[in-house]
Amino acid sequence: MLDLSTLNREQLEAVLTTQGPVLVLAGAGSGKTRVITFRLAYLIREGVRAKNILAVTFTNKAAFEMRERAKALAGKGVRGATISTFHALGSRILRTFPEKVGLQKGFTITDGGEQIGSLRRILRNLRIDDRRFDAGAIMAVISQAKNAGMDAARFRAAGGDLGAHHVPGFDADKDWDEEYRVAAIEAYDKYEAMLKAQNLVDFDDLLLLTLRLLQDDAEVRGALQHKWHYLMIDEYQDTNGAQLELMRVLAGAKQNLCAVGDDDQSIYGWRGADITNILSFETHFEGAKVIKLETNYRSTGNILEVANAIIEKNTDRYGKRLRPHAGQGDPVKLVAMEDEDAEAEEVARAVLGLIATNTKLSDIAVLYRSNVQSRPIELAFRTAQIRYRVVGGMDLFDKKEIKDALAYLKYLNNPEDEQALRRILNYPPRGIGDTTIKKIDDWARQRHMPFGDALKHVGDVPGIPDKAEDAVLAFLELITQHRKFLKRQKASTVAKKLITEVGLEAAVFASTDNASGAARKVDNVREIVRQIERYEQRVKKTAKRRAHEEELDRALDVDDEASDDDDGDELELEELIDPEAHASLEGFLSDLLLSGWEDGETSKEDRDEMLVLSTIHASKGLEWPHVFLVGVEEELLPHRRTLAGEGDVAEERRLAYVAVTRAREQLTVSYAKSRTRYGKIVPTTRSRFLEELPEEALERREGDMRPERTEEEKKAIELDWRAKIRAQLGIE
DNA sequence: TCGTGTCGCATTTTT
DNA sequence: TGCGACACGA
Repeated sequence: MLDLSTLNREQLEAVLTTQGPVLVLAGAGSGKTRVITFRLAYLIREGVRAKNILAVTFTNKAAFEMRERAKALAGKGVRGATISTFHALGSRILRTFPEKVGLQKGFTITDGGEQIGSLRRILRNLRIDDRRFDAGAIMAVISQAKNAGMDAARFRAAGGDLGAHHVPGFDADKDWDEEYRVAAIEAYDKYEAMLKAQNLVDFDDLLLLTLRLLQDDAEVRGALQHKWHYLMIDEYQDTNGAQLELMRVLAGAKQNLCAVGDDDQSIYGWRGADITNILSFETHFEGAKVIKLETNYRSTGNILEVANAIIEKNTDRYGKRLRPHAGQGDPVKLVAMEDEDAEAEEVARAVLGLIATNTKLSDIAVLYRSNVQSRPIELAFRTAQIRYRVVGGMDLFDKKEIKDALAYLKYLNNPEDEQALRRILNYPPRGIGDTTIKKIDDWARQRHMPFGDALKHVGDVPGIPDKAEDAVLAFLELITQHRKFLKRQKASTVAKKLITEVGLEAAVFASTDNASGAARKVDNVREIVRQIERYEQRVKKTAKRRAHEEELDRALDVDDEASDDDDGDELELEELIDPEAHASLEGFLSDLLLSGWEDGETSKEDRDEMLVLSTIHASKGLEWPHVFLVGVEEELLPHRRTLAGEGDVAEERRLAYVAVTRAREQLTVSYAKSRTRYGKIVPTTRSRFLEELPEEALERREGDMRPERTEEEKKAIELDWRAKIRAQLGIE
């Protein structure tokens, strides 16, 4: 039930301020989620109709949690509120009006990896040397432009200038020269044309195209402004330019917009998030009220002292100081170890100690800056037989075998999808080589014909060997046949059939020499089919539930529409609520790309007995009683690339702040005095963030009391190690 | 056309 | 060190 007396004064103010623009600056552990869900429930209790509320988050998990928790507070009244991620919202709006932005019904979403390959091809066609111009870097620029709300035309008009936006991957001063600009402008144009021709959108388009639709189409804009009277945005510090504009347009004249976030936890600047969105909230939304939540209900006093000390060195922030609600607690441990293996072993030892005092493994986490750092920890944990799971890390969609399997499904679903087609045309190898593809490609370009159509005419293309021609035709026939199957059979069945037919599993198996790795990869491929099955069940269940609810409403005579105003005018907005009437391959692909992998393998019980290893980024929003933060060294945190001038050291500081504030009771920060990097042992320097911590909150351990080593000493140590290794290997 | 070797190069990744 | 991209030979 909704009991407002359980909120503190600031929280209550945030919940009760329902009119006009509000920014809730929620420090780490200050009860942010409670405020959001209470506010949502409060609006409904005050008689606001759920369907007039829009709440956006960044992750599906956050959206799901918000819905569940609000439901617990306000009951079924929450039903009908739009609670969605930015991207899913964009996807729904675009799927409702695809033709208005030049898309066709059933467009598909491409994911990261495919785009770079296409861009490389575009660069080649533009006769831009794709060696000198890194396709990945240009892709990053295009993405940043989209994130900033610039389409290709505007990017060109701006002369390829992203303004203040930081571009990861290269040094703006050094690399972003005139030639690069010209290349990026041309590439952006062609890239857009390529997507459109294939009826594709990328993730950024889900925001950008939606924004453009709302800006250009008064009818749609009016309808949506009319539908949503109350807007809420979570993790506001992570929004980019396109998202800001999107919300600004949706807020319309009413300006009933509540943004919740923490400028000190802005750690996605490298990905296009614009911290000035939160810092300039009062400029963007006139008359905005700013409410700070500074009471921390999560961590002990000592942990907060460390956190405050780290973040206070940053300028350009609203300025908050976390106040402890709990007691002072144990001191924060600062541990120096010889190298990363010693550090890992030390963590393992400490974990065993915690287990001995009945600490649950799920109450412990090990956090680090970059994924590679998990390796030594994993080894130590395996030796110590500590069960763990690695979160974050390599995206499943980045794995080759998964991309291959998905490409088959994508091409099956969308015949225009040339990216997918090229990926699978000769994989598994079926005798269609690069030369053949090149010939068809050239032939197609002469005729301004899409590559996919040209395939059908391989017989007319000169110089194609009979064998290759037959292979192409057989491939096309196979796909056509399975497209037909799709009309009468379940997607999962057809997918399974196709994957077997082309021998994908066998190819995956054969391409890996390590047996367990091969098994894992094959299992990844099978998992795709399982995911489709799961999706089909989910859709069935939802349909059933919805039918049940409708029946219930009819029986109770709750007529939602009777007293209704003319929502939506002439525009059909119903689809916005649920675009998926039945399970389809299209629905699955869209779902999968927007919501990610559903992990059915590890059960909840299993998770309870596993310790989490995570990057700091992936740990945001989570908390554990015991946290180990490892590798707090210069060049790791802050990261080397940042120090090289590509990023923002302030963001690294925020990262350290996020890491520290994940801990509830005990925090152990450690660093190694030397570390193997790219196969070489190098001496390290402990992080600058450790230099100004309040001594009274700390407990130092091991040889870290000694003064920092001089350069000479470091050199001597390195020489010594080299000698040792040479001796070990028995070389001169 | 496909398999093997060598070279070069290494963040973070909500969607 | 360890993986992926590319070049070359069978």
